[in-house]
Amino acid sequence: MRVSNITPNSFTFTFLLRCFESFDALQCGEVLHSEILKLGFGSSVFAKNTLMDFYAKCGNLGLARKVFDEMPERDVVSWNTMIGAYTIHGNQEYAIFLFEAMPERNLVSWNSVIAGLLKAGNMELARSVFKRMPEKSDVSWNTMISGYVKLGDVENARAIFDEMPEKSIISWTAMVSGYAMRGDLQSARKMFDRMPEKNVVSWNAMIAGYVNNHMFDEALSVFQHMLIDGNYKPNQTTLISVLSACSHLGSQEHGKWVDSFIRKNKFDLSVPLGNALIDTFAKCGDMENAKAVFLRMGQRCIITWTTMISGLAVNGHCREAVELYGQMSLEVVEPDDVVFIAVLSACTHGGLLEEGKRVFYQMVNKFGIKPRIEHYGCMVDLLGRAGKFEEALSFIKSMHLEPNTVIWATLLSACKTYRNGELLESLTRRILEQEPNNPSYLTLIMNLSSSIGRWQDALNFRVATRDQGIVKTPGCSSIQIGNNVHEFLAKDTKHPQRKEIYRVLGCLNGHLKLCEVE
DNA sequence: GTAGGGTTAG
Repeated sequence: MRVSNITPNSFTFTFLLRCFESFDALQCGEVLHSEILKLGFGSSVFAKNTLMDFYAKCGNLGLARKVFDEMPERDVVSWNTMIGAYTIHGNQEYAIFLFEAMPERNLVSWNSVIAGLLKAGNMELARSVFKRMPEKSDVSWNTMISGYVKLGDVENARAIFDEMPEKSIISWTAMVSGYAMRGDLQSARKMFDRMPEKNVVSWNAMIAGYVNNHMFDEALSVFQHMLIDGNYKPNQTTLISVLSACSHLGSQEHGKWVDSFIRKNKFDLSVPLGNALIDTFAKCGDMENAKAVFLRMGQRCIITWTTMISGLAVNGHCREAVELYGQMSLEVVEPDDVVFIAVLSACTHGGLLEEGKRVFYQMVNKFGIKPRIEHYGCMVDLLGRAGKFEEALSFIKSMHLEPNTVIWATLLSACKTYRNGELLESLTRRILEQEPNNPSYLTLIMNLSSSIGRWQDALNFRVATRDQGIVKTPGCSSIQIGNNVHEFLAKDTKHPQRKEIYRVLGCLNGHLKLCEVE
């Protein structure tokens, strides 16, 4: 461990602990701990505080508490660190207990305990502790504001904000995201525009606010204003939000722009940033650039693999997606339930029945992941599309979850290809029992009935749904060409170039029919 | 050079 003759001191260790913290390297921490004890640095309160914080941030409250209990003497930071640890892990009772037991308190102690109370949803007590404070700092006020905001109580947040004598950037930003969280983008924008000064985080809050409320054009426009202003430098968070907007808009141009921005400004391609970039390119159908980013990334996490696998799947590279899963198994990445949804849906889209069965088996038996209804859905889809109705039905019987309507509707869709009228009837009955008024299912049943020649059934359904006033929310797709985003609905008649579009669609359909025959 | 407040990807 030691490579030089210089003896490490307590600062060396605390610094190392800080470094390990970012990697969640609990084991390294334990090695360091024993080293600290051996060398006799354990007596320093400073070193112990850092160690305690390290254990807490690694999620091991027990070890943190052990260090705290065994300390021969403690300062106020030791107490605050332990209170903070309990707060982060939602262990509010212990936090309060320590707070009451402290020999002396400073502002941080009060603020931590208030933050914890708000996190636990205990507004009454938080407010009364806040009132009891001998003196307040801006952090105390901001803790109250952000606490209320996180609970979705913007009115009380605003009341504290208005009462606050000297508001800081943080107070304003908290209010911006508070209004945004509630979907009130007008008030959020008003706050944002009225801010006496801004920083990157405030811009980020505004951009993320628009993105979270699906106002992607507005998000990009705020980002543009930020660049035009020239006083602020976007950071990783900014770019991740902007990329999220790009991916929802399918805006390849913006995605490429962010990619080159990252290169030009020598941004570190961090895991979350790389993930967002991959997602954007994949949603734009640009798998070449997605792959390039994937390969450029120095580190990857499970989200990276999931994004890449599902990107390949939705763009039709289903085999490649399954192969990538194989590659993932070779690395030290622990798969989770979400990545298996991506892999299984790749199998479904590609009709890869055997691979799908194998992957499902591995998920359950090798990785011990309990299937969710989505996993079951993929398997039913896979079996149904392969025409294995018997197997699908017995698979559904073997599920440890109650089959929902989605499962039945998935199987139902498969009846179209195989013209299985009998199954269609029994599935229809089941679905209508469970969800008689869901317009999506009614439309599905109607279309299926007519597609296999049961015109009378289809007609009956249409009349029944119309009489009941059931209207299906139309699905909408969009594409960006140049700077314009074009939106399309089913049977759309509004687009200026509709004639050409329908002509091309007709052509495509013809080609597809030919493929089917072959 | 240890503790508390605003922004982030499947």
